[in-house]
Amino acid sequence: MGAEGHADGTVGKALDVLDLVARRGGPVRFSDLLTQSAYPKATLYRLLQTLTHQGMLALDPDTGTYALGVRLVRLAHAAWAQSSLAPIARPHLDELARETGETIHLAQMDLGQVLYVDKRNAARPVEMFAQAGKVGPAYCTGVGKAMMAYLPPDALEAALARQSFHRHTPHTLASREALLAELDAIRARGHAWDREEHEAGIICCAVPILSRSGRVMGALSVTSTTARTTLDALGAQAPMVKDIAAKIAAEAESWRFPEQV
Amino acid sequence: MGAEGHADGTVGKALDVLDLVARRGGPVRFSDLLTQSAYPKATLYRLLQTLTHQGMLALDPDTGTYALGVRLVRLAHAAWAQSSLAPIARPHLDELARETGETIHLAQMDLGQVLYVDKRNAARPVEMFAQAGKVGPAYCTGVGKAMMAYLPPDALEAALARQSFHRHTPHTLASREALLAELDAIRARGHAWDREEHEAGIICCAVPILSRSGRVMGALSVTSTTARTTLDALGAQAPMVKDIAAKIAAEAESWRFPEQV
DNA sequence: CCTTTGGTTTCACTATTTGAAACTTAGTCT
DNA sequence: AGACTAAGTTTCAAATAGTGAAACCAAAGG
Repeated sequence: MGAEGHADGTVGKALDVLDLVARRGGPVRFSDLLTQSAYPKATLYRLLQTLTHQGMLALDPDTGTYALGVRLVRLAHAAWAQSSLAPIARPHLDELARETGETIHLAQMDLGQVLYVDKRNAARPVEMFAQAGKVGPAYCTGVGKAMMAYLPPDALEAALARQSFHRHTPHTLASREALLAELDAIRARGHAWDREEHEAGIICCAVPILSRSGRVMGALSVTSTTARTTLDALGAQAPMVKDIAAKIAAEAESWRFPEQV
Repeated sequence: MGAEGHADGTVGKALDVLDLVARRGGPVRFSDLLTQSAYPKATLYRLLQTLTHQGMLALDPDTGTYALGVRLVRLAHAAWAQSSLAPIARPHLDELARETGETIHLAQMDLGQVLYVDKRNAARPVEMFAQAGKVGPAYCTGVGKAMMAYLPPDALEAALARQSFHRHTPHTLASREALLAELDAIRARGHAWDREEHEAGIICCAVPILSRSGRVMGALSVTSTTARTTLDALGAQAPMVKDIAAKIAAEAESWRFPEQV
């Protein structure tokens, strides 16, 4: 069993393999994948063949290695443009970065993990897709907690089940109970803190991006360092962050039906 | 069967459905997909459920519509970073755009179609992923012909079989024979023209990006308008374009093995 | 209250997937 | 050379997972 868990059907397995190739960050040989995949040789082989035949992977005939295929690149683009908040949020992130001068993160929930879909870096100015796309833990990041706080019960349960609760720093909330209490506090307060829970010296203030019906669409955060500022100072910007989150939510919702009958 | 053709196994069908959602460019209702998919109700339903469960699609509970999921966004990052030439080519495209002042396209072959993976626009300066990702026909674009000219026989055959040969303009090469003759000419010349074959008034000069072993990795083109320049003037830049294509190829090949035993 | 439309579930039938094992190549060592 | 070894590919009967017509449910409309 890979770290993944429940792979329903052949499709699930195939997608597992895709992920496996993606995670490697470069061309992989068959035997390499074999050691990591828990699938028997023949099965893995057939899955790779199918994915390659479908254009989701590409087999480099010179080196005998697999890499992500062009069809995936195409789908990927569509996903980025349609599904993520990034294209809508872009100008707002720019504004927020300008106003605060701090690092801005835009994240979405991905099966219990946090997926950063866009970012503005305080130091290096305009960086985009290449910098985004990273994933991180949910239980010890501002955006992760902000989103979890507003998840419906079943989704929250699913997310909780996938948290590893590793104590990154002395401040990490490393238990289910501590986290649940924190989520209550976040709902009461309206925004989430990261009090050096993931990395020492790094603090942030995060707000969820909610649809009109209350569904969690993503989260937005302003990150800084203890060397440069304090929680209170960051908190003073919370209203502005919340305001921008609301704008993003509104635009995302109105954009959801470009043309319909 | 569906318009797609050979869908091998369940995985193929699931990917078909993914494409279907992607092609719509926005949230789709179940019944919408049903009319387009050729799969029976129950089958489609199950495929959608699997894909949703896997995070490749997302079902918006408010509207009952499907959209591309976050997992795909995550894969997007990996695909963009690893598989496409884009990250390697970026600085070179910038340079080429600066030198020529024209629109630059970087494309790869995707099952008989051309996938634009990056672009520099003459008018609006820096645009990235959001602008790239489009697909287009191969038989009537400079990059498409440049790549086809260097495809091995079987791949060329497969690509040809997928061309629609629609006569977009009076100059379009709208037959297999005309195209094959053109491909010979391209090999002799070393670069491809687009003589207003796709859109009236649009011309371009394209070169293939070839690996050391001669495999087609992609193509690079400089596009302009008849109003602004002539084929001859564009042709004068061919050596520079070819030079940059060679640089990209070289870097792509040396970057193929970041760390290996 | 009856009908339609859009979505979900059932279930017997079948086709696909499975994976241990056998088989190829293509090196490597003696 | 011949004898190992490692990496990749193929086979085939057994088992599983996928299929889809049809029944079902729920909400909207008349």
